Amino acid sequence: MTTETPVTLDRLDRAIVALFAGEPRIGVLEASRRLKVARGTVQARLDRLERTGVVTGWGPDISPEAIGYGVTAFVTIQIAQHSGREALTLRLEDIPEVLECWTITGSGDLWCRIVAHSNADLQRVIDLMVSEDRVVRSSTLIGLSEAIPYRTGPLVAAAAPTTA
Amino acid sequence: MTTETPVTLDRLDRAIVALFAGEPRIGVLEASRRLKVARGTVQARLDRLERTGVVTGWGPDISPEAIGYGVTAFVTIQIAQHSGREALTLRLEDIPEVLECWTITGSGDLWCRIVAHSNADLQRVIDLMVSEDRVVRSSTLIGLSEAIPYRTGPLVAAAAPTTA
DNA sequence: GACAGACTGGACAACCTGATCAGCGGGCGA
DNA sequence: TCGCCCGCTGATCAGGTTGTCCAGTCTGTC
Repeated sequence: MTTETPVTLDRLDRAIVALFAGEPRIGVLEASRRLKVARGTVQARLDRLERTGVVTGWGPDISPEAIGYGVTAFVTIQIAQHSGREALTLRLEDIPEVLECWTITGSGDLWCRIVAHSNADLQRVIDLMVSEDRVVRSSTLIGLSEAIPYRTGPLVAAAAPTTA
Repeated sequence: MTTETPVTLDRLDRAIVALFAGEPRIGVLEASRRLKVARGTVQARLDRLERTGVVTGWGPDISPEAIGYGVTAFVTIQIAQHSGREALTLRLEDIPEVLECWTITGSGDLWCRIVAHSNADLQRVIDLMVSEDRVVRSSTLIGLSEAIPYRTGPLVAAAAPTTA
């Protein structure tokens, strides 16, 4: 089930990722000093990490909550058999409050993460999403608290397949 | 249901966020040129965005898939009433494959996003998670394809509460 | 009408980046 | 075992960028 050819990260790669994850504004030079390697090495590693798709971006992380979207919910949508999931996805893309969407196991099901200003506003967003014939059923779970905020640090640290 | 006091982003804030989201390595000076404002302005805005928690980080975005975790799954865990959800969360934190965890509506339920090397490996991860008395039941949905990758761009663009 | 806050445009020194180089060493195949 | 390839080192260079000031101007508010 694994896709592509996985990249193997060595100790230095992981240290670089961890370092930049902790202090993103650090800069290549300072990183090389901390890690006690040549600046060119850090640069080369970062280039490789981006080229191989391990690092997909350096964009600012936005907190929806901070800009007024304090409610997070998870919506599972069941679609009428074989009806255009594509089309529905395109519609969902047009809804800004839909932050993420996966197709999942089950007959034509979609899973989405959405945000809203309030519980009342959540209703509006959900209505937007499911107001279509192809949507057979939908169920919503409201996120109460983020027990473990999204992270990849531990995963990277653990990604030591063969050697150290 | 909204929390804290939401920050209002004006046109310039949104332009800055959008610009850096698209080209993170751009730098403050270049951004100020593109946006036709003084460099100090961009700097001040970015400072404010970070101070107010709108921008929570600039860390490298890691692709779990690229480092061999090609399977994503969503696990809902039901806990025995009132038994230590805290304790379970602490345990989940120790599992690197658990990328994210929320408490959700429902009697003591947790929702987690996890990754694994393969479907077989997924079983291992789930076993790690649910091997505890307090876990009454768990259900797993496997993510097949990322129809809409996580995004906040449209949300930021839409966050124009009052004025433009 | 005065004030606080924000933006501008400019200046400065210090620093960092991207690019390049020769030299060195380990790992690998011949 | 030898030789090659590749990656790391430490260094240089010019150019650009950052952090940090400043005075002047503008706008909305009390």
